Amino acid sequence: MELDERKRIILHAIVKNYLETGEPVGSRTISKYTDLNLSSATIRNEMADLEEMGLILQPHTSAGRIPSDQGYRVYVDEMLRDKEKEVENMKEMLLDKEEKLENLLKQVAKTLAVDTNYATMISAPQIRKNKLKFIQISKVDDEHLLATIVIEGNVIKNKIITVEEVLDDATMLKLNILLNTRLDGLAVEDINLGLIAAVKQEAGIHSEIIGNVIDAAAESITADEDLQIYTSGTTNFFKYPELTDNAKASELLSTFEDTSDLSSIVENTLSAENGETGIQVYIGNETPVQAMKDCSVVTATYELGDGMKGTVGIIGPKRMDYDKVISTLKNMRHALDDLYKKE
Amino acid sequence: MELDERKRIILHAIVKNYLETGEPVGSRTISKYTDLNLSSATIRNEMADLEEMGLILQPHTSAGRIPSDQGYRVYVDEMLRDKEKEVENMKEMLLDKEEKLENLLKQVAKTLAVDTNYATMISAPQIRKNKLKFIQISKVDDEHLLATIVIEGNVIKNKIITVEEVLDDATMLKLNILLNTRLDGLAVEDINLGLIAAVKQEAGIHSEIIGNVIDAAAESITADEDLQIYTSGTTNFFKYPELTDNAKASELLSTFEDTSDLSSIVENTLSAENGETGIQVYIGNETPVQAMKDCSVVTATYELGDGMKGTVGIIGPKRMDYDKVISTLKNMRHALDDLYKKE
DNA sequence: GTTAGCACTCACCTCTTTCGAGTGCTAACA
DNA sequence: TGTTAGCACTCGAAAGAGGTGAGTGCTAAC
Repeated sequence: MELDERKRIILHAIVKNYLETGEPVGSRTISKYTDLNLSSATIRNEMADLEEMGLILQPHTSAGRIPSDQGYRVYVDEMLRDKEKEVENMKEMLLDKEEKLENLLKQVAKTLAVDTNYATMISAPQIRKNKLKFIQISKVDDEHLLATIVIEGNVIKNKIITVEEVLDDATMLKLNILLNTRLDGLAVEDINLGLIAAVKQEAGIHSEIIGNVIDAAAESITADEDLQIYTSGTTNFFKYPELTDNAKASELLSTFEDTSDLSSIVENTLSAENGETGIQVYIGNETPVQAMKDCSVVTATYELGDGMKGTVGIIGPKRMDYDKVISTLKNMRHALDDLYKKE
Repeated sequence: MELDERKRIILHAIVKNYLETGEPVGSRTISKYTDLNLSSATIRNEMADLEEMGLILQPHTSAGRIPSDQGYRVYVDEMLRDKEKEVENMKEMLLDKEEKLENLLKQVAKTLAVDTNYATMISAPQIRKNKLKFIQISKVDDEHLLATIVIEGNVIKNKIITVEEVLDDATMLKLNILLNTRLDGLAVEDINLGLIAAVKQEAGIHSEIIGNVIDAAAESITADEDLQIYTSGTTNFFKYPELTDNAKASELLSTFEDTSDLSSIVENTLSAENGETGIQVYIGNETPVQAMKDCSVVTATYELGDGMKGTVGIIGPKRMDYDKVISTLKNMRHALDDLYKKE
């Protein structure tokens, strides 16, 4: 059977109505809701067809219809094909930019949650192929050295190193020159055991300290194995009864306490080819997280300048307001882009 | 009326039984549960007395009794007076200590949550009266300087400063000496406008850079106005039906999304004189957070060596297993203490 | 192809009944 | 005087019984 124009309009009306009310939609409602001027009986016939096609379904015999996952999919695909929405001024939200990335991300998550009334998540940008830009050790006091490591993108790492012996200024200078000449500009794959041994040998009696510093440096440019993810608005789930009948709420919220489930969403999003819009929609069972099978997840990748890519996600009921969510995410992307360009 | 020995035993039995079952406790249950060898009728008489004293109450006429807030209080006070429990090996949990304080705290919160089956929170230690220990600027590249600031307790702060002009090594050295001689060991209240002006003047044409560095330093040693608080196990609430009937769950979980409510608990705990045990118990309406009026909150202060004090809290139903929670918290305190001493 | 009409279904609400755990009170007992 | 057995009573929870209404599928007529 084919999804002709009239069926499409009816499906659209069913989805839209269900998004608003959360209740199954009956034929009479559609008959009035659309301007097709068809009686409820005709609509019923069409609905029977749509059901046969797997686009809508009945929760029970004498109830109206609700969209199936596949029905949502048709609706969402249609929407994604739609013209670009104009970029609004979400930027302003971020303009009093926090100096720390962490705070910026938390702010984004919160803003989105408040804006959309859904739960949100954002992953810190994953830094790949990092190179050392600057490395230095300083004497904090007699027993402690401070290793400062700057990597591309001006990300800074520090490590305190405890030393037995007191180092004089000349030695410090020598070690610093050694570190910078030998390690500057290296990526993680360049730092191999051979190099480490060579540098250590050059350092002579201070090889242990140098070993510590190199370890710290290597650790810094290795991608964080535990991806930082911030969430917000998880209590918004309680606004949608279909997600919060007892056990479900618990299960759903649990996935937000631990990053492991969320990071599977991040991975999925980053690995998928998602065209120029950068938006991806997972409906029901399409989500990588089992506990979210009654939800929809809309994700977007964002990029902070030099190749640091992260993922923003909005998680809500399947009957989420896709239109709004998608345009909100687009705005956020643009805002983050602009924000970084100003630097 | 006086709380004689027999009444105390009965009260104890009622509380204990209620903690386990979550159901109102009847006289017959107590008659069997205790080894007083009293009939249910006698127990009923005693229970009537206890109710009159405000220690227990009936949810409705023909139900058993549940402890009132005051009843819990008697029970808990008795328990706090009890002998010190032996310190168990929670330490081991923390032994693979994360280098970052943040990760350690998250780990503590999680461990406690898993251990107790309640929600937990932990505040990052509040650092008071900070002094600068070490301050330095380094040239990352021609346009960027890196200011590194170490404050007491070996907490490290960094700030990237963008400069117009390229600074030569001699200038860098000069500025560094200036910074360290003038600012070393200063507390926040020592850094006043007069000092800043004096140092800036000494810096000559580079006063702007110095100004930036001093700003960064001042910011670093000022106590974080937004207290960091980590939580875990919030979904444990769902294990206690009395806390999760619909609206309550949402309200309760909301308080965990925002730190403002939680920080009032931290403040309360830190400001209270809580004796040598360092443990504090808030029952029902005693908690500083209205949304937790059906909960009990058990807090402990911990100290990481040099005066850095923070607060751990466990939030659960009023019928929480006080015995276990209190001893678990004590263990955690000891573990944290020991952990720091090893440094 | 569209529509009106009609019998049918079934979740949901309300009202009633039943059930049982638990109580308070009284009278008897040690 | 303290303890106990017995009994009538209370009231929430669970189970059952109608009633209601939104919505359906089917059929026959337009």
